[in-house]
Amino acid sequence: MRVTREQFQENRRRILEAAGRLLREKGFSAVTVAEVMEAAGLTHGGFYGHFASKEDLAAQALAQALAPAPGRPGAAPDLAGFVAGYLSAAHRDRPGGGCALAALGSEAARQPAPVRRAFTEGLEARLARMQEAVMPQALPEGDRAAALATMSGLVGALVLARAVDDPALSDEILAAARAAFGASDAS
Amino acid sequence: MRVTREQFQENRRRILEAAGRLLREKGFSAVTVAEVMEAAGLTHGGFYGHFASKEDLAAQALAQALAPAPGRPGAAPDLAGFVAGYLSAAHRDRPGGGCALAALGSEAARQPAPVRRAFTEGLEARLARMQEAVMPQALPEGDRAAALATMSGLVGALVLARAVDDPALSDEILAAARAAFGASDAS
DNA sequence: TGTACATCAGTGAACGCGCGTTCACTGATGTAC
DNA sequence: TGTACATCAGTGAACGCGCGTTCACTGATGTAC
Repeated sequence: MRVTREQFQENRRRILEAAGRLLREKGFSAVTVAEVMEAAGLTHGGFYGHFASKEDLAAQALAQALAPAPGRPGAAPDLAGFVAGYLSAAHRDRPGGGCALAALGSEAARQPAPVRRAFTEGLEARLARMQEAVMPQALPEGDRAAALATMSGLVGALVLARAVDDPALSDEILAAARAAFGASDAS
Repeated sequence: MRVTREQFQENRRRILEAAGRLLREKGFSAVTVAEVMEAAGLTHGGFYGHFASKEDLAAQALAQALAPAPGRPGAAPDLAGFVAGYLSAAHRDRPGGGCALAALGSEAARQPAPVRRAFTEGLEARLARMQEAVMPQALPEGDRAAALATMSGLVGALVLARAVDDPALSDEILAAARAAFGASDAS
């Protein structure tokens, strides 16, 4: 059942989108090729017409998940707004559409080279956006270091808030991080 | 080949120790029962005489890995020393003996209940130690929030420094986090 | 203390199952004329 | 524009392999006398 070239591209897009969501929800090793294909509305056999391997898919899906959203080009909010959204209960509870750095961070270190490459480029891209949107007036070097430290704090807080099984403690972690990283560095 | 009761306990201890190291090095899903048993000097068949399941082993090994080292009871260093050690290249490059929160953080959120319980209790224990050793004079509430935020920053920085495939960027992350979390909150 | 027997920790083969990957086939698409 | 054929995206069965778990067996330990 051959499909249109546009349909082929659309199918590929859907596979990448499903993989990006499932990877963030379940992690690299728990996601199966068949599961991704089913979520994209296809059967598993056709997978290798789109990607060379599961590893290839993971690298490309991660790169796409970490790329800046094409909808709102340079319209990043201020630091306080960004941090509030990042450290919100909604973000914590919906990892599938959230930050891939936090969802896959500790697993990414053990992934094959292409995946780590995508992770690194994604981090750099996010960092650049954070710098320009959040602290446009400060010195370049201090700026970048501050952005790195803040991003570390955000990622760590989200990782811990998700891992913990006590809801009160989870909320407490988010609140403490909001207070520490939300309004202290800027203004 | 029955063994002494002491040997049995010693074998169990070795299994837990090997599991704790391998879990931090390879993650929950990549570690196999046979691999843990081999690292402990045994064969895989005897595993279920010690633990109910792989999940049971993971929970107990994580609990042990996060428990305070019995060697030095209350002798925690100051904040600067602790942060310097935590955010060192040596810690980054030897995850097997390092902090399990950073090594397993994003994977822990998807683990079964006993594992998440162990993670949570381990975090609370580390938090208590950090508070008493590092900021003994401050107010209790602000203390705990500050400790939570600092721990988030440390965990996040270590996660990112390990995941990234660019050594210079990795060092840069550690340095930025040392500067931000090392001496600013205390003193 | 010595002996006979029951216990049981460890061994290694085997079982099921799931997953990544392959492959022969199908039938709609795209193209040459 | 219409027709014949080549292409090739998707299907679903099948293959290998690895892993968690089970089990019959072994032989040293522990215990009852």
